[in-house]
Amino acid sequence: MQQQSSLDFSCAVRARQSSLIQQNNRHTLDHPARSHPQQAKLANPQHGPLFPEASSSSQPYQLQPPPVRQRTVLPQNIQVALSAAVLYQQQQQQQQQPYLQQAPSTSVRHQAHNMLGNEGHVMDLSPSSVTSLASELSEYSDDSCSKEFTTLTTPLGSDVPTLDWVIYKMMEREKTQQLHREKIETCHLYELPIDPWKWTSTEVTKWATWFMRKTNPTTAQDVTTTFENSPITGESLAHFSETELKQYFGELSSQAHECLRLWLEGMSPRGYDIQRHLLDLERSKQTMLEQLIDVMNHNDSISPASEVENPSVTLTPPHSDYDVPLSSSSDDAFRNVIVQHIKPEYTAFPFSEHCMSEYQNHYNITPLKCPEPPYHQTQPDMSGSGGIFGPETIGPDGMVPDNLGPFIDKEYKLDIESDDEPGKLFTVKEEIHIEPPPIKRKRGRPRKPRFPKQKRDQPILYKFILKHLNNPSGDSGKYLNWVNKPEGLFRFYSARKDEFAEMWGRFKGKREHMTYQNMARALRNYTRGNRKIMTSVRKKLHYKFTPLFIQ
DNA sequence: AAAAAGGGGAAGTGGG
DNA sequence: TCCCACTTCCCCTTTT
Repeated sequence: MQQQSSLDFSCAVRARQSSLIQQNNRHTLDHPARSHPQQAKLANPQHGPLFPEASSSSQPYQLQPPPVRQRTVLPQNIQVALSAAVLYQQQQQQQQQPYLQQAPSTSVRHQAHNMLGNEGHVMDLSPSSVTSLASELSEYSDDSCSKEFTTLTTPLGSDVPTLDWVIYKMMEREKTQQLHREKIETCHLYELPIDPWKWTSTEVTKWATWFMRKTNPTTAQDVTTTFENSPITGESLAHFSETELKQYFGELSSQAHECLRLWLEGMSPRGYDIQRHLLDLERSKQTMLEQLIDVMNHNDSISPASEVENPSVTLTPPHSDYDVPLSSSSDDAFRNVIVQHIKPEYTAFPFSEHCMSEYQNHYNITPLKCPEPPYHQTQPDMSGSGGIFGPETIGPDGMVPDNLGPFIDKEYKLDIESDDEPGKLFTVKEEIHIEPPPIKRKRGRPRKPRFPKQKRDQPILYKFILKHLNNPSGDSGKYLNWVNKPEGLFRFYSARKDEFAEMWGRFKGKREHMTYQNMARALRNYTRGNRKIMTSVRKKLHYKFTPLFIQ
């Protein structure tokens, strides 16, 4: 009965949603394209049209929070959530479901009706109404939109000033999603690689023209010409600061920079997001391997693999609890798989050379070292594999897939009969040859392996500075440079010092507004303490490393 | 003289 | 809970 009701409810929601979509076409942020209807006609007169005709949807890249008490247009998903709640309630009442103990309060229902009946405009609501509404929605609607709404609202409790704020946050989120869709569509339409780092100068010109067409079509041609006269690659473009973009985009450099930043987000192995992702993977890997070694060392009464005659093997991940015993047969098989499959990656850093050097430069983490296993095992040919998280597992967009597991990049077979279904063979990954390894064990229970504490992987300011100082081929030279390297003396450039501080803030993560002043404060701390990393230089914008720390 | 930068105390933050 | 490596704020001093 309840299932049927849910089904009807879903249909009702969908029907309501489709009607709202039409209604909601009015719900939009400022649409510059509408004020520039001539933009679709723009083309490069010299080289023919750069683009196919496209209805580019133009949106500003930065949303402004709504003024307090301003009436705001209701986003579609909130509308759906609200209508879902109302419809569901009505349906429940009609069917008089016995399990429905409590209907949504009249006031909430009334509010929802008010909102929906007013062409999508939200009336000002008191904080308690917002919270109450969110609570009702979560209770009476299983729609994910209402859950999102609730998530946004409830942590703030009664501090929510108006519903407008919540809607603003949702619009922001929608905006991000929309930008992503826009990017994909544009790349597809104009045959641009997803990763801006890979763009050729022609592709950069295409992107710039597309951007101008959607923001200020009247000057799009000028920008196209500028890019054609001084072509730059995607890689160069990615390095450009907002100021540098001015020579190309003029007043729109800020928007262009923001747009580019969004397009670059998560792209290229050089992106810090990727670095962080790789770091997370490395952490997971280490945890996993610690557990594996635990399991392998734990079972000191390992029977030779030849004893595995009637195994009911399930290749489950190792249990984290050291004291949970595995059956000797399953542990044995598991050990063989692990040693053959994991060991090569365990001693070798799993990323490409480029990634590895970037990674190490950023995080100062060296590859893990694993003690040799207590027995010998033929190793599968891993040449060209690249390891568990090898380069080939990094997608063409430079991202590492989320669903990577430790056993995914090679197939192997382990034909063992199932207990439940005799005769049925398990087929798992990579063929392994279980040979009884010569085992020489110490007496007594093996010690739980102790791993040296992982080095602190938090970004370190002086290392970040050193990296840039020692990278004169890149763009670093415009922010700071060595004045006297043997003495460790370096300086920041006044015009760019704040940019460098921002870079540091971004690199550190979650620091959007790092200033030179703050960074300099941190640098001053280096002149004190036990290990003096820097010595004081009483000269403007000059700092000095102590000899030990000069690379 | 004014602005910019340096200096440093103190409290706070976030991750390990 | 503690420690580290900052970060933030603030106020005073020094340099340009």
